[in-house]
Amino acid sequence: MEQITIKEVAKLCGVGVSTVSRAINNHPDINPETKQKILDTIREYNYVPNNSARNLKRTDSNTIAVVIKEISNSYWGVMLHVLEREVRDRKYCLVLQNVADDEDEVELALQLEKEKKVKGIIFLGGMYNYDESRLRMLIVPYVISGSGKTVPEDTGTYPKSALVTTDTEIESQSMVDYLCSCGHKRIAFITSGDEGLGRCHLNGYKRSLEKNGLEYDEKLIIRLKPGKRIYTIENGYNCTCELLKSGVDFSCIYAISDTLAVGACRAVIDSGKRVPEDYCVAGADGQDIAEYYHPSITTLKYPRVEIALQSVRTLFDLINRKKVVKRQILGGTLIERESTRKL
Amino acid sequence: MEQITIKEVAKLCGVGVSTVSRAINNHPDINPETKQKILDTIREYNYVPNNSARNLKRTDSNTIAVVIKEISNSYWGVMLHVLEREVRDRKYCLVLQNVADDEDEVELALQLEKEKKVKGIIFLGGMYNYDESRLRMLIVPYVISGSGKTVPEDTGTYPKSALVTTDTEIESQSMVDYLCSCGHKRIAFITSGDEGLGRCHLNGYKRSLEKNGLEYDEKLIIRLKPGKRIYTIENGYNCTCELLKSGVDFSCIYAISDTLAVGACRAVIDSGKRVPEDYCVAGADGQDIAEYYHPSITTLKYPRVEIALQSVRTLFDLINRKKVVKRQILGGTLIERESTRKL
DNA sequence: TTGTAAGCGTTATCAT
DNA sequence: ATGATAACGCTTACAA
Repeated sequence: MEQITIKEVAKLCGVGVSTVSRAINNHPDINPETKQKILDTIREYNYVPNNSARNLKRTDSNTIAVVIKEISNSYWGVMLHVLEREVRDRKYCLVLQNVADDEDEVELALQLEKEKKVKGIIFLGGMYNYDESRLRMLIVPYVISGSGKTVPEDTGTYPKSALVTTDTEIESQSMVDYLCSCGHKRIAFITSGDEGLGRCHLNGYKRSLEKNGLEYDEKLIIRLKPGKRIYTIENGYNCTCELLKSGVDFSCIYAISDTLAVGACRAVIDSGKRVPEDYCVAGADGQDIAEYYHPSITTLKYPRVEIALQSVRTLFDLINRKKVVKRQILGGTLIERESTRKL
Repeated sequence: MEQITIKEVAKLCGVGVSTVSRAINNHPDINPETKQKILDTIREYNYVPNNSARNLKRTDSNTIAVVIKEISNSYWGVMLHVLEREVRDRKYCLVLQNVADDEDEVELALQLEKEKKVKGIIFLGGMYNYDESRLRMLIVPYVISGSGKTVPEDTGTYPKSALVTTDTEIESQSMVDYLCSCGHKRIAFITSGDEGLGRCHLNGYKRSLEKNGLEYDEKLIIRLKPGKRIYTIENGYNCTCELLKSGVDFSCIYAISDTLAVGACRAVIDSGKRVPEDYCVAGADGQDIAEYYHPSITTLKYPRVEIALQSVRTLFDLINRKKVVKRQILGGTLIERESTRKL
């Protein structure tokens, strides 16, 4: 079974290749009968146009790329779903590009641009320590979504990029503020040890302590080793177990993701203590599980669907050379649930 | 900032295009100095080869495609992670193709084959009601992984496809057997309303009831509407709430995914009842949350990592024309946890 | 309405 | 070791 080409279809139908091309691409100037015959033949012989050849020739490809830092993270679930739907509604294709922990998202994006002639790119996750000079080499418009702190300024006539995200530092600060307001003086903090997201969260944590006149104690900070799959329940569980065993004094645990918080809750429960009576637990990011866990978990609900929606809209605005808001910072919502209480 | 081509690089360096090509592709027959100079120029001008042109010319592309039914499902998380790593270790690239609920995975695979010249395909999810004649049109080897019931027989000299999965029907049957052995006579069943996976689970459920001499009652069956995002906690929660309100008599709920089971647990808890004292709950698929939920949830642990690993291995065996086991059915493990008890 | 032919940016086969 | 040049499969002027 060999790959059949447009030439052979043309021969089969006794027409020229351009006629076949016209049939495929719904050009108007073609005899309906000829077109039908060609389409039938295509179906019969299972001809599929070679997209490499198409892309080589075409200037546009109607493809949007989503570049995701660690796609296996359950956090992206809904967002992916929304992006997929929105892009399809606009009759575009979506290609997903995973970025492993040790890969550079900008380099991958640069590749994609050439390779797939994508019309636009959405970055999901990462984008904290990117090389701006490399990023500027991107010709197509892009949106940094649900992560990152900033985008490069525009230099050309049209805006080329935008940021749609939450402000991690401020959000985390507000959570710690809340926990302080509950009367906690010693808040254990489970964060990522990297210099990107983890650093932002930590800054928020520190700022809040300072504001609330509390002392910062390095012993309360648990830094998850950067490496693959940080945001797992298991990780939250294990480090909380160690924390509990260590004998360090604290009354509350704040984890920067809900999955980590779930692990923390279970670790507390398994140690024979109760949440929130013995230890309070708070998470962040607002995944479903925080709402349905028992006890339900106090969290910062990030507007993930909104971010996804707005990212797509903004990207298409960029593509269509409309004016856009360069930096959209969407606020999260602190949701008090059963896992925390006033002391 | 225009896209620079190989021709311009050649001109810039005062060499022919083939020399540049040799430099890029690490061909041996090139003067190291020339090569260095070319590489420097490439770096300076940020030249990225056009992959469409490359793929057009090349016969191989070193790309593996993973075609996933509903990528937003958290179930795929680890598997995606493993696949990504394994494929990278073998110096191949991975492209992810989402299949929406209303799309046909085989058609998309056919497209991918042409478009990206992929060397092999792994199907994740779906593949229950595929059109075998279309599937046979795939030229590259493929593995149906973690889903599906069967693969087409081989016709050529070399095997072209394989199946690596669990037997849903048998697994579900064993879970219901277990629940019966606990003394449950009326087991509510939350399943997917589709004719694929949902049907397999239901068959297992029915078979078990029959075997255990219990009556099948349609009122106990909750069929989730096919449509997007079936396996959400929220879905499990909502339908359990309705079930509880309906007044139908039952002592146990079995849901075909752990996320659904989590929702069921919370619904029971919110109704003022306890798990497992008032209602037992069992899930299936073995996601982390089942282990860490409170109460932890009895489930069927599918060997997801094993399936992913074995799928990659098998795919590369197919690619390298080695003999493979056509149908690898890996068994799940029933894990008794806190959410069920003997009556 | 249709066919012919010139690219698109590569790689590979020849010569040199 | 290097440079022309012919594909690769398609789209699109341009001609007919």
